Amino acid sequence: MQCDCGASVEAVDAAHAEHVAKTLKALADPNRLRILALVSSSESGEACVCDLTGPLGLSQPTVSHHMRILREAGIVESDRRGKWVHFRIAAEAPAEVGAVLDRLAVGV
Amino acid sequence: MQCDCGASVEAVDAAHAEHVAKTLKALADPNRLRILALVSSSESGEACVCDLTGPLGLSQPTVSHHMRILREAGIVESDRRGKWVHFRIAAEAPAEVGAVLDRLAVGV
DNA sequence: CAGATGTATCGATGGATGTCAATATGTAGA
DNA sequence: TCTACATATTGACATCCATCGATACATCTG
Repeated sequence: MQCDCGASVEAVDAAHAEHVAKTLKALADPNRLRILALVSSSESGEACVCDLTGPLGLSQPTVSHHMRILREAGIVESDRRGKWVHFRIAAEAPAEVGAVLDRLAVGV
Repeated sequence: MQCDCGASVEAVDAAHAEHVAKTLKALADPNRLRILALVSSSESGEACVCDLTGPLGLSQPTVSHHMRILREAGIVESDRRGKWVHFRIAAEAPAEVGAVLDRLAVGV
């Protein structure tokens, strides 16, 4: 520590960093990003697992696994109606989600 | 595909999703988030590896490894001045970086 | 109740990733 | 040139993660 940059020892609480990282980890997968794009761009703003396997080229268990990760991160919320489980972007989704969806839509 | 959600087959290009995911992967590590917080909150807006190993409790090679990932993702840029390599948040850092830094600072 | 259909879970597997010790590279000063 | 110090790279290792097939669970319809 010889450099005089003035870096503080506790700029960010480790637990807090862990929490934010957990959200970002849930977003940091190309197929999960495509899932979010498909869900948010669908007419109803919702989609079921069986709607996603085709466009994504993934198996049903894999898509279900991704939905679980997104749900546990608070990024999507689900709602069972009959045989189908409808997923949509969560109302109280973390702040970064909006920024990521925008960038996905814009195509930058 | 029995559900009538109206999900389109090509909501987001796979290559584009891959690209955005790469940025998010670089951000999705608690120690890299702490690095960004330390760098951006330092007096000069810069920090060297040797400034970070102490606060993070990580070895010098590990911190150097993280800086490489952040640099290759375009999140930080580096500048060698004498023995030290100074890192700072890149001027043209991806859009999500700002949102993440804000959330880190706010402590939400 | 029995069959069909949508979803979730389990177990296995190949690949990616974070970490460190050892070592190499680069730079300043004696 | 030799030494000290900051950083980068390499190799090894343990762990996590995305994926799939098989299977269990849930719901609707005959």
